[in-house]
Amino acid sequence: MAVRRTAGPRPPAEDPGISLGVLLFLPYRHLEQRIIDAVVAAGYPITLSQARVFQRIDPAGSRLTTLADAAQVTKQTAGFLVDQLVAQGYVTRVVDPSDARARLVTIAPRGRAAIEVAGRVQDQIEGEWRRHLGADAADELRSTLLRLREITDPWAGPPADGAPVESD
Amino acid sequence: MAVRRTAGPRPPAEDPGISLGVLLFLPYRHLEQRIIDAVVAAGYPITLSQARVFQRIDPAGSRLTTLADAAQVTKQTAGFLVDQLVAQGYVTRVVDPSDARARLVTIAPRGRAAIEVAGRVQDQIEGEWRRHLGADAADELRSTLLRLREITDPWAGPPADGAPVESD
DNA sequence: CACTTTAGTCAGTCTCTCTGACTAATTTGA
DNA sequence: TCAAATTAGTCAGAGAGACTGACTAAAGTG
Repeated sequence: MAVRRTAGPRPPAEDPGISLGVLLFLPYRHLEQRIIDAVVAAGYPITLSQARVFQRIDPAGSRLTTLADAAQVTKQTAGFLVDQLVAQGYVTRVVDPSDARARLVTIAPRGRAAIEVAGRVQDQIEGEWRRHLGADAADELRSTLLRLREITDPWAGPPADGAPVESD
Repeated sequence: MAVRRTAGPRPPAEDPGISLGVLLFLPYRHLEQRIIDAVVAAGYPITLSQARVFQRIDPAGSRLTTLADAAQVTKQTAGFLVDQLVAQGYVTRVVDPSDARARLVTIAPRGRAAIEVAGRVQDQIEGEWRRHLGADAADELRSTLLRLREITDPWAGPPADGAPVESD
């Protein structure tokens, strides 16, 4: 966990002692919370845990185990959350034509509608950030974070699982 | 929640469709997990939830309500976690001399020892990041995140506008 | 001194997450 | 070829953590 070493009341914004961990976490939480709030307000109730799995679903469909790895939860937990997403109509499970043991979690129309709302809010927030930081700094932030991902994210991206077929 | 819009198989590392939210979250989680792992391995067992409250404790002591606000949990949850930190010897509760209703959660010697370990691991990880990104990009990342904090952290900025301060 | 606010606790519930054990399909290799 | 090992996913049970609501006690307010 990120560590704070300065004493006394809240340090000013330019405090060099604030940890990178907290600095990464603050905008993340801000973005996440605003998007969830907007999606829920638009009539698509979803919890943080559900959303953290949902956002990892590849548009072409993802296997449960893949989702579990990406979201860093057990497959049981991922299954529990996907069950809820299915019950709420955001996703469907289809058999994987290439492997009868597996099924692909795919995004349903209602899920796509929720993503639409989330995307608009996300664009708006990123626009606010860009206006605050300036276009150059915003571009640099993204490219630096992409490079940071190379050494902090063991998971390289969703595999292509093949053409989905309806199952339940 | 952050949204991903690109379809198809494994996107390349420079995939422009990966959201800033995820890009912020990945290194954060990496840092947090490695620090926790190291602290636990050093003989200071602590959970993620406990650590998220613990790291918000001001060296001069913090009230439960302040901690709850900072960690964005209810005061009941904060109290539950502080009870555990007390039981494990990381913190103590002392009466607040200025208000008999309140008590200050203060860091005990064992808590300071755990912070010591966390600080060393944090420095090491930030060093790895700096070597990977280069010193210029690493400096720029920190300064950009500090500026981003101005508009994403309700507790950042001038302490004049009612920013919460310990022991008010 | 009543009234309101603030700090914190108690009780109960629900969500999330885990471990362990299991079924079924696929892959491996002797 | 087919038994063994691996992989995808489910079922069952338990624990941690987070919430709401109701409460006590101390402080501030007019």
